Amino acid sequence: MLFTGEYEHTIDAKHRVAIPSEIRSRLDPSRHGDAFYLAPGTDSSLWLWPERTFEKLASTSEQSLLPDEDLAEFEELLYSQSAWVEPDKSGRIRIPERLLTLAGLESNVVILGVKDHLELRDPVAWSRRRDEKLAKQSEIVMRARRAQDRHRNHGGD
Amino acid sequence: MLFTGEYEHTIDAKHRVAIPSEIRSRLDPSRHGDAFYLAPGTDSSLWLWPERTFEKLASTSEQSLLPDEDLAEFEELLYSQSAWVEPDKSGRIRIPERLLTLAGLESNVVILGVKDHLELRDPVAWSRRRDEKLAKQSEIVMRARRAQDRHRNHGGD
DNA sequence: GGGATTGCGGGTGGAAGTGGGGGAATGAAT
DNA sequence: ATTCATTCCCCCACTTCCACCCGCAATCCC
Repeated sequence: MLFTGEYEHTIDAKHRVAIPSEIRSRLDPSRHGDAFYLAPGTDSSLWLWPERTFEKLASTSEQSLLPDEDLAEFEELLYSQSAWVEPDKSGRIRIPERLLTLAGLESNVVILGVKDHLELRDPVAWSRRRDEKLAKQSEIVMRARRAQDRHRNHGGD
Repeated sequence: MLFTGEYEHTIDAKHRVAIPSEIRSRLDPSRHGDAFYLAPGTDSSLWLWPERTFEKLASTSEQSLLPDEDLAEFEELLYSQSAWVEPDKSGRIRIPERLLTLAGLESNVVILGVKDHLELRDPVAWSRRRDEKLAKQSEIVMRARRAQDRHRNHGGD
């Protein structure tokens, strides 16, 4: 399952958002799970992960009764601020108030498909951000190429 | 089972706290056990582990009649101060008085999901701590990345 | 144009959190 | 052994909150 696209939706008074039906219909519960994890992202965004995908990513760091201090600090923040959300019968999830505040979301939201997850953002902020990104497109591509090279060299050691 | 989220609950006069029903409903007794271990954490917190998880982690540190002195000291403290707690029929656990004192808990508590365990903290202290962490977010992320690299390099030797 | 699908709003029954009474069990004292 | 005290857990009641359910409107697609 590869997420793409932009979808404009509404957050109602009960803090509910519909997950685009196009995406819902393409998700396979047996592979991705029935629910999602909603995690704080960078630059006032929320990341919405299919349950199984997020759990898989989480399981790559080891567990211990005496965890590494820096990792523990990060994990306390990340996981405590994330939320497990299960769609209701009409395909909507409820966004906890603290995450709405964190991402600066009000009654409108744009849902972006970004490869393995969805991003929730304020529509106005996003359209500005998107235009800036499009303007800097060639620079972004160049930097990404260099990053890819760095990783290749690391992995090839 | 991956723990996430923030839940505000109350400690009643009998020192009982309800475990969030969302978490209860997602726990599988045959995998995690029916009970929990409540252990003293760092920075005035209590860590609540599913029975099986705690036992498994405990068994990974090796047994010996001649243990490392520092580890032995740590373990003596950890295990002696931890408590085995079993939820009552309405999903509440009783917190021993010494642990309440240790964590500086009174009648309110925030329960945090942190990957493989839950954390109990004073709500006021936590909200301050959380805001500080959010402010330092990028720095925390950077340090966690380095920590992860350290582990990768160790494991890859 | 008309049926179907999707998104959105809102009322309501039931579940969850919380407090407290009372009985069973445990242990101490006579 | 019997009684008394104390602790603990089951059970019930109250309040709040939330997810189900329904209806409506807009859009899409034959």
